[in-house]
Amino acid sequence: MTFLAADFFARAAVNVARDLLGATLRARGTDGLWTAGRIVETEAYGGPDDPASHAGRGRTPRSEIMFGPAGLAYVYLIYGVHHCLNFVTETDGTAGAVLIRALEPVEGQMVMARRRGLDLARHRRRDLCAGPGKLCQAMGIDLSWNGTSVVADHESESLSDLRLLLVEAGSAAVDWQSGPRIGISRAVDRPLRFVDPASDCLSR
DNA sequence: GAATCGATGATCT
DNA sequence: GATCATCGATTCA
Repeated sequence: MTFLAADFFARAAVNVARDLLGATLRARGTDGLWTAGRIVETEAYGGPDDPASHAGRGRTPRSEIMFGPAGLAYVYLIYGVHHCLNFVTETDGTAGAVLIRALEPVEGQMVMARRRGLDLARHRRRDLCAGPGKLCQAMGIDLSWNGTSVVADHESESLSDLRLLLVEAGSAAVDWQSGPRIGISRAVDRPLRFVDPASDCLSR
């Protein structure tokens, strides 16, 4: 089992977004419970050259983390209700991030269903993580996860903080497709959304 | 199945 | 005070 390291994330967001398809995201929530899912949908966001990005108007208190070291989790709240999980990309000083939009659940589906308030007997597996807000709720990720590293030396981390985020490399290359990003009003024409078209767990 | 619409809060102007 | 990288409930079919 190979976990993705800092050099994987320290590249252009477009490439990281594409290569993340097929990788497996694992999270241990503050309740100590593990969930995992295969990444099937991502979006790339850039720096000041990308008006749809939170870093599109330069450094602000919120976007500052996007200019920081690669491999950090950037979590924010959207529409006052939903959390979105991103991974910081690019090198220190250059802004970039990849939004994780959808997962195929592979572990802890009962935990996911409970966190989502769903009954697995009545709902489909794709209802668990098919959307950025849904996957955060299913994995127990909220604003307090902002700044958590996915590439840290987890051996040496404090046991007092249970939260843990890992990305396991995919076993095979994914036959991906790209298209326009979802839910944005600027730079709508850029094909920076990446999906695994073979998955039945995509958003929308 | 598709279309519509309201909720709700952090962030920035 | 406006914006927003969303979701679920509701409605119509």
